[in-house]
Amino acid sequence: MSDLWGLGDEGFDSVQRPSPIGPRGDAVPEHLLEGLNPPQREAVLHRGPALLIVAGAGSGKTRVLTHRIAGLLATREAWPSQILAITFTNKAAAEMRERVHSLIGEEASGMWIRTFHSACVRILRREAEEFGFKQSFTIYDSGDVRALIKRLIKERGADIQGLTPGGVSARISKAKNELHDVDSWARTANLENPLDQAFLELWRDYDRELRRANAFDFDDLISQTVFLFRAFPHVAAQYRKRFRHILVDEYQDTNAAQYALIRELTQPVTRADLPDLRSDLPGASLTVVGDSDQSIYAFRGADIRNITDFERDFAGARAILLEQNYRSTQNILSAANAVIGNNFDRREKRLWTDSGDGAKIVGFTGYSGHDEAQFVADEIVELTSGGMAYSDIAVFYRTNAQTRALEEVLIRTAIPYKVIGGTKFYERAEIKDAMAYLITVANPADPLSLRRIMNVPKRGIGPATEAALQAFADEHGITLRDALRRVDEIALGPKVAAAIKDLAALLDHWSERPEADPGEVLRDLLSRSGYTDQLRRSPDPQDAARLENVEELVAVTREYRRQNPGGNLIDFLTETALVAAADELDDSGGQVSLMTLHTAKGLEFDAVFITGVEEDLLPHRISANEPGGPAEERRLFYVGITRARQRLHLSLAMTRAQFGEVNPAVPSRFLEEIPAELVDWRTLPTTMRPAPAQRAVGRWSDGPRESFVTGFRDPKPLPKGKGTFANTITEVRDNSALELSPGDRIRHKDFGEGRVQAVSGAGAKRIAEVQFDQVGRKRLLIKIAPIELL
DNA sequence: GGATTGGGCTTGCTC
DNA sequence: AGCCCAATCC
Repeated sequence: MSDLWGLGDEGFDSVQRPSPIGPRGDAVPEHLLEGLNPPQREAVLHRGPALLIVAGAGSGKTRVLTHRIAGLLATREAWPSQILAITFTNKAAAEMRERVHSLIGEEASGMWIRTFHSACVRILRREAEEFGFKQSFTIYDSGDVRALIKRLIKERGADIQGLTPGGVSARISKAKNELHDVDSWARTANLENPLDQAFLELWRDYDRELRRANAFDFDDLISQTVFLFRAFPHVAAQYRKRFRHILVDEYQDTNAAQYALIRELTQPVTRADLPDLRSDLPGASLTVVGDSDQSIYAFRGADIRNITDFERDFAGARAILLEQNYRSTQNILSAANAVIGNNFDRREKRLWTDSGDGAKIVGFTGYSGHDEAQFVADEIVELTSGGMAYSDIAVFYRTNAQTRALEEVLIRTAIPYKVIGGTKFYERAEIKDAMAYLITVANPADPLSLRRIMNVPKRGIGPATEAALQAFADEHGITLRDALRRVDEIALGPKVAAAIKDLAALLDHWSERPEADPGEVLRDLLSRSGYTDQLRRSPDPQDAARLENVEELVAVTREYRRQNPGGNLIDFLTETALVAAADELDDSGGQVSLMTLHTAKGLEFDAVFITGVEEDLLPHRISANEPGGPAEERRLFYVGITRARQRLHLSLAMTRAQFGEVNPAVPSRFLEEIPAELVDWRTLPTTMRPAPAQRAVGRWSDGPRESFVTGFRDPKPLPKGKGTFANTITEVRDNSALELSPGDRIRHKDFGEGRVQAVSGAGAKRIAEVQFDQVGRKRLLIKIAPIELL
């Protein structure tokens, strides 16, 4: 992805070239149509103002998209520079670029194949000066945003009103995704409400601080681009004129701001806006690809109506349905179809394949999250000893917290793995420190990163000194960074003043050299600031690891420069700000991939494990109270299932550790939706029904499926359904009354006989530690363990 | 000014 | 169980 970022103007001049659109040139070459099924072929060939490709999972949409682009170029209907393709991740962008390249060679360079965010950054940098930003703006990540809002809340004393950084930032983000700005939001808000009033003021503060810091947050990147286009029609017109073919992948996950951006870009170009135009131009041709069954980003503002209403929205739109799946076995697809069929408000679509049933889905129920993880590890050993590569295997989970047990067991089993996303490299404190040095250099207006490093390593610049500097800056209307430079004018101790002067000189030295090699800048900053020395001298073994991480970052910057000759500091910072979790995937890694179900979208693996298929986890507890929540959770499960090519494993546990507590877990309702004959249960899920006291709370209200986890402790059998194991439910167990003490002999349904070593915990959470004669030591939650006293 | 400690909160997903 | 923050102590 060497040329994805930066300010290079490569290809932009070609806007001035005459458009090759007109009477169609040559026919699309046959090699671009080879091996395509009829709807795929049509999706490649169709020409018109708007095209919707409804692409079921694994139906070859990337192939269709790349061939469509290649076709446009090969027939000379478009120059590369007239193509804008929006993908969901940088990795997908790089892949698409490569594939188009391999189809038609050199002619492919000059296209914009980018994510929404990266395309918008590029536009904003180019036009920054036009609307009052400096080109060197930096991007605040969610951590930065929280830190800033936290400070603002404190300053206003708004915390007493119950406003939290997380809450406020989520609300601002949501509003920006809906394309509101402070003023438009204010007009719709009820300002009688003091909470809304306080929020509004915070938002105003926040935007002002961002602007002062010459920074944007993630959501700004999209919405500000839209505002820019609306405020400056002649700027918008340039891009409209340039991009004649716009293609958007994962369209089901676009939000209002992204939709508006697409709308803006596909408007006709008029001579009123661009006087040197010979005649008005129609809007760009728009192709969107998506699958409403895979819409899983509502929490980020994704609006499923963008895709469901597409044909009504864009005049002359044509829709093409791709249902043949080239990825998975029929068993996996049947399970996926059955599950998603339970979402009622969808356009019917059934995936099929002609490649055979394949292996049955494997199901497993562990006694604990650890036990479940052990199953995953055992199966991976089994699969790899059968010749499968580690890199063809993935383990999915709903929440990042589930990685702990998995990692522990994988390490013990010596299985190489990589956690994709989660606690990211760039979130480590020492990496953030190092990055803050770089940001301070690149964007001197930003006080946030300066504050972070001002006293790291220790220079004796404490809160009091910082406050004095800030006061001086406010008094003179200058930035904090400028105040550093004028430290002589502030009454401070000679030692502190000298330290500040040194720091200011170091930062200024590199700020004056914006085109320097980022790796060199970083290395010098870390060494001359004393940062590396401090870590090196520390007796703390953790600091040795931190030092390694920082050195790793230096290596990353060096590698960046190697891949992007001439790439400057701003380019590097932009790239790192916009990396997505899925970008971390490295096929050559030879490692099992661990990731959330969300991160898994768009990927595929020979063998897939979906873990924690339990109520309250999948579907997640919080989704129960959200409109459309349970349906979205089902789509998430569907996305997970359809990632698998050959083997699918579904696992759950009977107890789940959470917040350091162990709680009983209930099998997910989604399991019941899979036809029983598709699943080979190694260990059947048992239905543990909640105690009467819990019955009324937290029950799901998603259609008629309540029976499965009903709160009634009714001794009658559960209503029989087509359920997977409704008719094979083992005994309803409740050992609450069972009293165990060390020395007791017990018998366990699966582990055989053993002796109780210790009992801990109280009430429903009592745990017995048992030495079993055959299988060794186990911890059991007494309430639900299948045991009897001998 | 800086280190240590204890309490409260968290874990829902992400560009 | 871990992280963050405030209070407390040096």
